[in-house]
Amino acid sequence: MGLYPVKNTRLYEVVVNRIEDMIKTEKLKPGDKLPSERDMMELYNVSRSVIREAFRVLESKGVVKSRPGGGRYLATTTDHPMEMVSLYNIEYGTISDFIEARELIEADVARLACIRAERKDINRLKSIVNDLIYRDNLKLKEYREKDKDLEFHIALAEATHNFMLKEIMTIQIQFAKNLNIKNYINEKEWLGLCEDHMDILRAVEDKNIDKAQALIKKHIESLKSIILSEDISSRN
Amino acid sequence: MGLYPVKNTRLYEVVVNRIEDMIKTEKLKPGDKLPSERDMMELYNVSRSVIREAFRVLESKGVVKSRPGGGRYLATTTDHPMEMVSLYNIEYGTISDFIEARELIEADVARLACIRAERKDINRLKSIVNDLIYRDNLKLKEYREKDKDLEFHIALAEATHNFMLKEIMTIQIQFAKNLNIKNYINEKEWLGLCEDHMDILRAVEDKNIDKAQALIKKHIESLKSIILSEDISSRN
DNA sequence: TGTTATAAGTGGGTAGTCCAGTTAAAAGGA
DNA sequence: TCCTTTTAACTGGACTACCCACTTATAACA
Repeated sequence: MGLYPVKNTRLYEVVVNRIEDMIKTEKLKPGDKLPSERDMMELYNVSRSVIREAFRVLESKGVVKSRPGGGRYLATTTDHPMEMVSLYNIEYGTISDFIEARELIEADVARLACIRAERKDINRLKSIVNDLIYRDNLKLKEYREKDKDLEFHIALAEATHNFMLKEIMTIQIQFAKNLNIKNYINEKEWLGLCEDHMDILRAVEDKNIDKAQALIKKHIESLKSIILSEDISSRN
Repeated sequence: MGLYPVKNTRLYEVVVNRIEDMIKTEKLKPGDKLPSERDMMELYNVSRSVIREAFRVLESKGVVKSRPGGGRYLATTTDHPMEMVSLYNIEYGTISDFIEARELIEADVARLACIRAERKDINRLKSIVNDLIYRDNLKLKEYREKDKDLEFHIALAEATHNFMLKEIMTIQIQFAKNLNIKNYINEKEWLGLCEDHMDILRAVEDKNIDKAQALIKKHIESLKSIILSEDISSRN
């Protein structure tokens, strides 16, 4: 018997996801009044307590504000930037801010990774890169769906042996996933970005700081120009 | 009547705080089994649903794992680094990692702030600095208690007009608060750090990038040496 | 028309129940 | 005595029904 059969999804999680989806698809907008608990329990066919649990976690994230007697309202973007912005699709500047931040931080990460990466870090990076490079089309499609390429960046941050940097990177990557940035990238471009990882890895392995930084910078520049220069509607 | 009387603390929040406090004070350690819902409702004198709501938010934060039929367990540090590490007091390297990350990021923040800060950003920074500089002892003590000095750094990040950088800074500052870093700093040292802010502000106002970066770096170096060099037990 | 009662609605919280899975203790067999 | 099996207690997941204080919109009144 498995020691970790913990994967049972709870009902409240389903409700949370549904609500967050409605925010993502802009069926709910900042400041909007949400349906009452009583209405929601009918809508989702769950008990009131499940609805309340769902709202507790949204509340603690700062996504929703509850006014006793007065209903619940979707927070505004200024109430809690991170959680909110990541739910709303692409406002002006959002992505360019994201990329700018990554450019700055990842350069530092690359430098520290060159200095501090150990054998096991390098091996982990290698296995991630190989997973993506030598794969048939079917697997590749699956990996792309799962944003498996982004793991490289987290592993790189891990190689700095600084938990804070890893945490910051994780947050950024999570943000990229929520934003569905891959929708802006076609298959060929995506493969190109994956191949960049190999070069970066080599530079880190050689402890060539300048090269690693240059490559990371180029990598993110590519990402930037792919996302920002092209017309979204003409893709995918 | 106020439009925002939202400050009613909810019971579940109290429970969440109590549990997090127990983690901070190491009455609860990673992997520990928590009391059952039934026991907890007696302990805190609230209904079972309040306990469950509290656990839902801890669960969604990754601090607690629930096993239906098997009880609840405190997560380990690896399960969700940020949330966990910030609850446990000072492990080896935690603080130095934190400071290293801040050093890197804040240098970039200072640079961008110099370039992009507008009048209103400068004014906000000024009001924060003034609040701390020209104050009687009583007020100062209160401000220190509330970590009011740290607002400067968030406002500085805000001056970059990059929401992601502000978010990252906010996370770091929140982390510093949770860690109670001020306990390692005596009053004189704290005042010194506050005064640094004034100089940094001036450099930003003058758009003197090199100076701003140098000052921020010095500021964080001071912080570092205060915290890491001294014997904790001999202070405060 | 403008104010004031009034009723409906809302989130906050409690209590009690049922269920399926886990866990540990008691019973049984070797 | 030791190991297996059965049983009973416990645990989290979920539901239902109820009460409260506060908000809000409606209706009654001046």
